[in-house]
Amino acid sequence: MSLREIANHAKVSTATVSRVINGIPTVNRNLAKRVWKAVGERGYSANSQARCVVSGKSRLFGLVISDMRDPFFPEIVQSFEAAAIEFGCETLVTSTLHDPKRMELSVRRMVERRIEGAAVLTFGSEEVIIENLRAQEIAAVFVDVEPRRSKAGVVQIDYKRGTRHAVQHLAALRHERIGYVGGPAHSKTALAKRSAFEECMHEISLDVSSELMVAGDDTVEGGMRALTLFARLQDRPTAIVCSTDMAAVGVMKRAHELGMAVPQELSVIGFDDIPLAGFVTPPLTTVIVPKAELARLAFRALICELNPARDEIYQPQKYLLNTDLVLRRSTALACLRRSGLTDLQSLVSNSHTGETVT
Amino acid sequence: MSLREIANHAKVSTATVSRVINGIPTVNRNLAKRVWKAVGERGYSANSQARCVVSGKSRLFGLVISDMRDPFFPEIVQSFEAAAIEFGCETLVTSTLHDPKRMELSVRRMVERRIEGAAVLTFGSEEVIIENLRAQEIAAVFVDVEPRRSKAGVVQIDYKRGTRHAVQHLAALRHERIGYVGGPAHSKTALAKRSAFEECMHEISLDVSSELMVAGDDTVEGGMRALTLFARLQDRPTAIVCSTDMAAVGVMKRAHELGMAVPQELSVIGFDDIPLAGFVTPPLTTVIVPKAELARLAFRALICELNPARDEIYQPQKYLLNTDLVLRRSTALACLRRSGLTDLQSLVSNSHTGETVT
DNA sequence: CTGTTAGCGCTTTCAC
DNA sequence: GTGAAAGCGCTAACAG
Repeated sequence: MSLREIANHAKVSTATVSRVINGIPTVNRNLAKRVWKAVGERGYSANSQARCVVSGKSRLFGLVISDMRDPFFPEIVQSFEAAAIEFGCETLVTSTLHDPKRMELSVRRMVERRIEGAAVLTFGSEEVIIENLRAQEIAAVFVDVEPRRSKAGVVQIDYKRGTRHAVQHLAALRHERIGYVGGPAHSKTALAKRSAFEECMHEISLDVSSELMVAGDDTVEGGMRALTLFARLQDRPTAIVCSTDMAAVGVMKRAHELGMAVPQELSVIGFDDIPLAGFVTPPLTTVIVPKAELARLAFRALICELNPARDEIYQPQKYLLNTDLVLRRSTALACLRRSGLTDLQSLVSNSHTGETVT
Repeated sequence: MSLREIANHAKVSTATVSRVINGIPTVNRNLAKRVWKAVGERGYSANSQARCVVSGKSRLFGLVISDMRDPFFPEIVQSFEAAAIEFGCETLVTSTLHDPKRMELSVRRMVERRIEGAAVLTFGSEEVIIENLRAQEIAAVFVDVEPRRSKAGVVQIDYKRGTRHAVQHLAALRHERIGYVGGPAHSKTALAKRSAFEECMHEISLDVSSELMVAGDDTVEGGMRALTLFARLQDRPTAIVCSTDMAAVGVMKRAHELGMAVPQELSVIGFDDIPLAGFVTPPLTTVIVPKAELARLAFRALICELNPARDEIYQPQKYLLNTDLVLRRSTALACLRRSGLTDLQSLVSNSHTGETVT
């Protein structure tokens, strides 16, 4: 099942078979027909490994994520793969699990397979990856982090915009004491989201007292712990913005355990819009990160890094990904306890209908 | 950055470099040291593509799933990749999305990359995959389906065992009218699960009237539709077994909308134990399918197909994967409305504590 | 133990 | 337009 075999059976040279297979138009119609016939009969399929050796292009791309099991990623992986397929490329996915050893191994494996470039979506703990990728001078696209080097684009997510919608939505519902559950302190992504929140609060002159800012870890358990903290406060928040949906789910779960009704007594907003967000009770109002678009953008950016526009001094490309709020049922009018009204006020029904604003 | 370059710098032949890189022990210590030094200085990394061409082994495996976004798969993908890494192999993942066109393309792509074998986990709609894989005589391991051909192992999931636990658990809670929400009618997996349910019911002489058997589609929406049907019944079931957690989530969601309390008025059991199952309200009692083990098993089975024991006539290997029930909070004592007791009885609290039986 | 050499399956000049 | 031949980076005989 090699080129040679097909050549023999079609009574042509290997060069001709190669040309036919690759659709080079300067081949005699008859010869081409004979070749295709032989290919069909023998069930021949080109060996891309061999092709890669001679062409020097592997048509292979790496996709580095932190954890497949994080519901944020599956759609991204799917869409990245789809984008790659469109370009006739294959994807090598790997999870770092935040483990430096694994990261190093991942990069080494990808380098040995001669990937042409890699997209890195680890959301905080990518130092080792960046280091190794740079050492090998592999084209890369990072999400969120901005590594100053050549052949490295960056896709940034517009945390500000979505967060602003979230904060203003809460303000419109008369919330003033708004708590924030952030991600791990060391993560740049978490920092960026938190800054966005603070700025959006300042924009409309709302307080961000430090007792209302807690650092979580983007897990359900972290969200639960965060709400436990808030619940102990003298003056509790009436609404909570979370840096991830997982944290928001945890917040809601703990609220349920403590008998705090969401959204009547506590409004909750998440971030990411993972599928789970639509299934919890009540369905979670959250900030959409367009994951399919993110993946497509990352792949295209990679392609662009690889084929830089001629006649221009290289400059790492930068992309900004839009975000938006989707209204579901986890937010409602503030219960206004602080204004001296009784808890009965908390029965005020949700003011909106759960339509999607996208 | 080729072997030759390293050879020049270390003043040895390419053969020696190759031997050193591959850890062949019959090499002079000094030469080896020189080679490793050059390798380190130049940052050399072997080109596996070239290796594959000469060795004929790609160390690449395919993993065919139906949809990355189905929460059943991420852990499997992760664990399969981990198993492959242990063997120094790489994984090419692809989603069929139940689309024959995509399946054919997937197989073709994998064949061109010269995968050594593939694991197929599409749970019903694998005909095209099987056909294409067989045509190329690629070693394969299937989950659930049993394609009679050589070089094809099969991993079966013990649906019976987990389902029996589920049914008997419900029976112990005095449930007698138990509904079943199955998967798509055309799916072999769905059929196997359904048969398991029916047999388990018969084992303990419980009725499976046809009005209590509905075919869903393993989605939340399907589960919702199923409960709508059940709710219309004169004599409603007091408990429902679902063929997947997603369906169970839908059942619970619709129950919530209809004001039926789970578990007080309706007990629900799922299947798969996807992460979501632990996060819904109430947490879902479900049948565990050990996904990490499934992935490891599938990979090892693949390896075994590739290195068949000598001196034995080939026989496709068959593996059985255990299942078990995990008790959470979606089941409770039957409300016994049929016995003439009032609805107040439905407030009887859940009889167990949510411990995990694994 | 080491180097020379052939060749894996393919693409790509370069003559014809 | 087509084929002969060189060569991609590597491994594996084989000779020494």
